[in-house]
Amino acid sequence: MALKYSRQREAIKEFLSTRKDHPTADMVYTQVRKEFPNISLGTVYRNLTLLAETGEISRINVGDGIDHFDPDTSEHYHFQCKKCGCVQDLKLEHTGKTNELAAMQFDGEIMGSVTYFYGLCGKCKEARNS
Amino acid sequence: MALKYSRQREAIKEFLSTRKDHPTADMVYTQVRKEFPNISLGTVYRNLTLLAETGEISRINVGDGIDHFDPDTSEHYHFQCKKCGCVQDLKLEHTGKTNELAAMQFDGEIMGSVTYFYGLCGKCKEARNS
DNA sequence: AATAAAAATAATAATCGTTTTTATTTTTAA
DNA sequence: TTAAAAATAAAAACGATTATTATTTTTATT
Repeated sequence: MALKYSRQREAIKEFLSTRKDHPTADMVYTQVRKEFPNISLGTVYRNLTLLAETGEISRINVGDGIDHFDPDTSEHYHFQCKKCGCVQDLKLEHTGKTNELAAMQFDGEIMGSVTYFYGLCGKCKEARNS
Repeated sequence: MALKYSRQREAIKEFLSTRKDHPTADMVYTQVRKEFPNISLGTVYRNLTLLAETGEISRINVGDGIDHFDPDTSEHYHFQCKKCGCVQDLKLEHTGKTNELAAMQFDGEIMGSVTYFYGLCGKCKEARNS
């Protein structure tokens, strides 16, 4: 094993485990800096990548060009609000059948797929109708 | 109408219409520059955005952090090879049912969704098995 | 406990895709 | 033909992320 303990990595993982809002690297940085004022943004990025590689967290893409991170590594869908940018989990069972479907008529090898949803979150929808 | 004709925009659209490989802005720039040696990268970006907004082309995200562009604006799925990065169309009918499904148990408004596939393309799969 | 190699860090610069700015040139309607 | 509106080229700026480097931590071994 070539992975050594680090207080910073633990703090990052600990912070993330408390969040359901799918923070970006910068949001993690801002928060963890309260406990480690000298932590570097590079350290945050490196550890988030490390944690994602070992499968302890997952990196998610919702099409805004910024990586978000999720302590819940089970397969599930995400939604991003086009107005406020918030990212939420969707209560929709992940089918997984899509991979097999796509394998038809394809000469390569499908390893996986990504699906995300977008629209207006509850709050922004409410705000618009008032 | 606030959209004026431009030779550059026509050249960009014309070039894109000949391609099935989903070029990036930079690929468009490199090619169109053969006809317009002084065209600026900013002009390419602005016109691709303009064409995507008017629905003449579509902007696609395959999770590599780079926007690709497609002259085919019909809804269909894309695949990207993790090895060589090529982007291909998938012959898989777009269901569209997913939006409705997601609307269940959600207090906001789902406007749409994006799905893309990844893995090894035919060539890279072949190369690996030899 | 002392040591030394391996890994992690902070600080910073660099990179990459993309957007913005600005002064100039094209387009187009009058 | 003229003048306003939009488009352009060139360049700087931007934001997210990665790479570099010298220093500090961790950890296995004396």
